[in-house]
Amino acid sequence: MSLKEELGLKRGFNVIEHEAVLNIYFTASKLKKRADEFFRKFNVTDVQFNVMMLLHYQSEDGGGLSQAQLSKMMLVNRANITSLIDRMEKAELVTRNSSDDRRYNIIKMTGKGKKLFGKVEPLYGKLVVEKMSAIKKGEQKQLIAILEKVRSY
Amino acid sequence: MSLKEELGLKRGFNVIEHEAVLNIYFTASKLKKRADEFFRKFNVTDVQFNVMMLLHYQSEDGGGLSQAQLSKMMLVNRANITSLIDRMEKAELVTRNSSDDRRYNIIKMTGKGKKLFGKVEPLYGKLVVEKMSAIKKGEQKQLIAILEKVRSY
DNA sequence: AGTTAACTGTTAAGATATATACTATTTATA
DNA sequence: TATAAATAGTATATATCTTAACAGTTAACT
Repeated sequence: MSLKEELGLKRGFNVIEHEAVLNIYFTASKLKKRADEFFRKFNVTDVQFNVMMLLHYQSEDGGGLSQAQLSKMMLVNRANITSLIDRMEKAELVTRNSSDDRRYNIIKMTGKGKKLFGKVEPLYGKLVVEKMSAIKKGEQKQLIAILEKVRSY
Repeated sequence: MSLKEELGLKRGFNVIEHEAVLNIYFTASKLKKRADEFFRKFNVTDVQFNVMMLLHYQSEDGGGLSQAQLSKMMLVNRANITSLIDRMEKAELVTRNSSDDRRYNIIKMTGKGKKLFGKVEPLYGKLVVEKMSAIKKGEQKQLIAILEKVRSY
């Protein structure tokens, strides 16, 4: 089903450029919603899981990341990280630790966080692979290349 | 610049499927932010402008749309439309009107809303065209086709 | 007619996002 | 060294989004 049919749109947006932008928006929106549904079964949100993923894969020797680093990696405003980490601290998924540079906090996963991540991550990986099996490997590469151009233009 | 470089990611997400999903997310996120920046110059948010766009292009003879219709077209929960329309009513961009079926509200643009839309829409169109000129028409068609598959899978 | 089911909009609680302004700290520079 | 600039995190106000529960209206069905 085309995007227009799906949304019940009857006319307008008939310029191809608009359609491309709309497609990016709505596809991302749907993927995000499906991912969030998945994560909520484990009592985390998609954004919170994103933090855990970054702490797992992106911190040097598991040494943690600062809020500013998380902010950059997630394309999210610094201010938003504060409350996000507040909630994750409350849920005992991460801790704030002081560093040499006293402007920084170092965010690390707790044991509980690591355990949850270890359980959920492989399942999520399967979900992504399944979802993307809708298109061939070649198309995936094309998609990545095209979006890269759009994004960095 | 590749997505990984841009975000300062050092490893992980190295499976192509993950990259494709990440690319969709982040491209959409960037486009959304850029659009929102643009609209805020005119004291509307991107979501509010989306409502106006639908009221302009999608309502029968300018007869307005119900909140449920807007909800479906925007892939947004009904509950969210309530507060969205509240704010737009307050800003005098739209009005709620009663209908024969007393379950429905009919949302219409005010004169002020129409005037603003007439001013902003062509400028936004230019922005989209410019943004999408990063890729060729053929690539735009490919993009649309590929995302359509991913979305409806 | 009367009951049930479906639909619309609202409300409430909570999460995520923005911008702006502020404090504290560190770095750069005159 | 002293001042200015940059950086990190927080506080606040506002917007958007989710789910769940609820009330009123309409449609379907016995």
